[in-house]
Amino acid sequence: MSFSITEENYIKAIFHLQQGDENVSTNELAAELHTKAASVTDMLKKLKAKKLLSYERYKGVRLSAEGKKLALGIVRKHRLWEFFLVDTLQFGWDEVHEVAEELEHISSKKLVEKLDAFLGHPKFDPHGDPIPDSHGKMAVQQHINLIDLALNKMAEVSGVGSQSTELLELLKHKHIGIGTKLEVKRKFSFDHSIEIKIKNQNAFTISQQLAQALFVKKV
Amino acid sequence: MSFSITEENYIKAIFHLQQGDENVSTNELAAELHTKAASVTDMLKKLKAKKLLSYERYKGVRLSAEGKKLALGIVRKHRLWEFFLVDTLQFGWDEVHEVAEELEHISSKKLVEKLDAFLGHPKFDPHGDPIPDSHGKMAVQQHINLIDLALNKMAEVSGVGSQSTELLELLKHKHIGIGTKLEVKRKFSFDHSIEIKIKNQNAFTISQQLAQALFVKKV
DNA sequence: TATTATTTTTAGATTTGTCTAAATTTAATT
DNA sequence: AATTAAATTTAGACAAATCTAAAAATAATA
Repeated sequence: MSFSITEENYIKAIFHLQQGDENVSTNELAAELHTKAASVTDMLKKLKAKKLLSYERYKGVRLSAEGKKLALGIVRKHRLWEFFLVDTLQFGWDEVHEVAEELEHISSKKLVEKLDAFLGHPKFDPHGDPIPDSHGKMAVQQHINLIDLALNKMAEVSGVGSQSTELLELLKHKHIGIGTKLEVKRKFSFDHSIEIKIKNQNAFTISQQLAQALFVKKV
Repeated sequence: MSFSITEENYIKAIFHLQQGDENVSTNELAAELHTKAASVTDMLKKLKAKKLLSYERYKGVRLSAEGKKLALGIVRKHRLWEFFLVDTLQFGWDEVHEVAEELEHISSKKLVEKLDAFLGHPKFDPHGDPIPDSHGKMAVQQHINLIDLALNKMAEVSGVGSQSTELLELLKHKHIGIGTKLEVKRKFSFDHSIEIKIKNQNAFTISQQLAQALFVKKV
């Protein structure tokens, strides 16, 4: 069975919103998709008839196994294309999302598999989000280099690049350790230094060398 | 202004059908697009209102300068993506058309230009058709190797790979010369021999070596 | 618990692109 | 030139996805 772009966008939105264990509400979906609650209700009835989700009126919605499989396929395409745009075509990591929103609806199964192989079966997209494999499985969120962390995304320090005393001395002085929660506020291309903000402290800049020695995971 | 996928497909179809100097008829378009004449009439009124073409009822249709520009942009995307699929992703040249039909509607200008640069600004797609540049200009049809000619496309021999007496002896024996019109009917992957058909003659096979020594242009 | 307030659904209308069937125009033929 | 044939357009209807306004169900609060 094949699905319209609109249907795919509903499925993807539900997938992203149902991370918790509660059902996704009509209003949440309407907000996410920039549409009205009445439109959402209509579409949910249609997608229920196609067995992509379970839905009882006034009770919210949840994807079926079928729906989840479809969602993972779309997410896979989205993230593979993002990787391609940044890695192969030299796009900036911050300008690929809208393009990938279009590319994720290209239907060819063969294209996805060939693209995946060409890219070397990447496990994470340029934002550090995991790319589902052809069976829908994805790696657990990897530690990413602090230098690659997107702006304004809360992350937690999870590893250091070396155990040298010089590095640890510097980290101690700056009160940074494993488990420290921080966000990157700015990136300076001149010297690749970055400005970070730790909760309850003022923002401050750290050097490229230091940023590259720190690994974080998103929280 | 932006256009729907359906609108783009109409514009592209008109572009391909108006190569002669006559207007394109409603029925021709209906056949090309696998739709009905009544639907075509409706759409032509709409595209006329958008100034993409000139249309008077019962008189057929012709693209405006605007429409031609749009068509060339779509053709450019189609052929660049075909080149990408064959050259980068190792698709067979005969399995890329349908995928490119989808990819040609991806709107990002930047994507097209980056893709073009990544591919090295190719002048011809895998079928030998010229790729319009970003200004809509395309090279004159290049002579392509007979081995690369698509199946069932009428072409005319326009050059030979060498002037060796051995080659010319063989060509004379087979009654092939510059200007001979032929089509490729089959390709055999075992030895890369191909079966060709010359007007008013029975089809016969020629070797890979001979096919590679012949250049043709589409007619 | 009764009464608001919020959320969600229904009813009816709109737009895009399509269709069939009937009417109209152009082309072909006697 | 009159008539038949072919091509094209109009009229009216339909499915997909959306909207607004009103009704119904659930949640919150006095």
